Amino acid sequence: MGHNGLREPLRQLANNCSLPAALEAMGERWSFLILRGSFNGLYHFEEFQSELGIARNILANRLARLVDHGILARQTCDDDRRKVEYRLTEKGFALLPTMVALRQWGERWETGMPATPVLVDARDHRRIAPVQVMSHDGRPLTKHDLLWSLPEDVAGETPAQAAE
Amino acid sequence: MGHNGLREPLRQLANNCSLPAALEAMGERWSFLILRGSFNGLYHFEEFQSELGIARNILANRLARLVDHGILARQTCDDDRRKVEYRLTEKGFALLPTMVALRQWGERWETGMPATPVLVDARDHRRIAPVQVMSHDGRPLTKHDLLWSLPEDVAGETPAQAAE
DNA sequence: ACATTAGGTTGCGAATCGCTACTTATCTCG
DNA sequence: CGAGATAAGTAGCGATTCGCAACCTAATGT
Repeated sequence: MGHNGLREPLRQLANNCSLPAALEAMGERWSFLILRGSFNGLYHFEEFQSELGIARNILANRLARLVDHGILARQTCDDDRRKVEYRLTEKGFALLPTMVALRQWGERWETGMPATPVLVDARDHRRIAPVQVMSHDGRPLTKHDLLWSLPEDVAGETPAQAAE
Repeated sequence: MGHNGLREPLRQLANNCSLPAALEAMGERWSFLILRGSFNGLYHFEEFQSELGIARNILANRLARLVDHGILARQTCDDDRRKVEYRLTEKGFALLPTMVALRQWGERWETGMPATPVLVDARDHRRIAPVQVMSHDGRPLTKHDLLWSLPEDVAGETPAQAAE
């Protein structure tokens, strides 16, 4: 009957999933590109505007939204109080794997070539690995290796861990 | 001066980046939730509609878009020619790391709790690891370990490899 | 043959997008 | 100090997209 190992009990898709919550914060147009700008050292409104070519009102709206969600922190510069700095918070930095995964997918399946410049390991200047889904002990997993499970059926955890 | 190791030469943000290309395919409202439905075994228009509560015209538009981008394949059922099956292509499956990374981020930073059900390794029923950016030899990397580099400066590759 | 189901399409009001122009606060330079 | 220039927005407004409900068409069940 075509069961593929990834089937989750229906009627629970909409509820109990954090994907809608994540998209609430990051799902709008320009949000990911603004985030990418932040990862690349853009700090100021005018930098984002000229670099991304986004309309000013939309940019203002998105920056405010990202600040509201705690992804960027807004601080006026001390040395020039006209300027405002938008910097990634820890929560914002935590989106790095998502962003890299999306970018790598685009490279592989849309543009067909690695974007320049390339993201490398600072230690040995080698390309980073493709972002993968891994088991707890570091084995790469494909869709055939994955199952949806209820928290109480997860191995290697106490009930307290499962609830946290 | 606050250089964080992730600065990419400016003026190249908009060009030469596959993130806009990826977002062209997946950046619209509902696209990720439809993808998630596909990963969870939803195949038919009415399933997506009732499960996600999305408007019918928007759903039709998004499914067509995902098919156009080769993320879903559309095929009318043989046994009931009213029905249409939307199934993930290889390209669509390749979005799994992105989707898992986004979901995990939402769990950690938005909902604050693991969504039920939980994605586990089928072999040992243990939770999958957090999706991370890794070096070529499997070390986890943080933002401090990363640099942007031109293709010709990437170590461990011939020029031919760099160009491909 | 008649009703039902699956997968859409159409119409239309509401919200969002994007462009341009304007505003306000701050800094620089003479 | 006063005259620009600059940074970060805001306001107006037409164009696009969203979302709800109703309708349509082909295939199926009874």
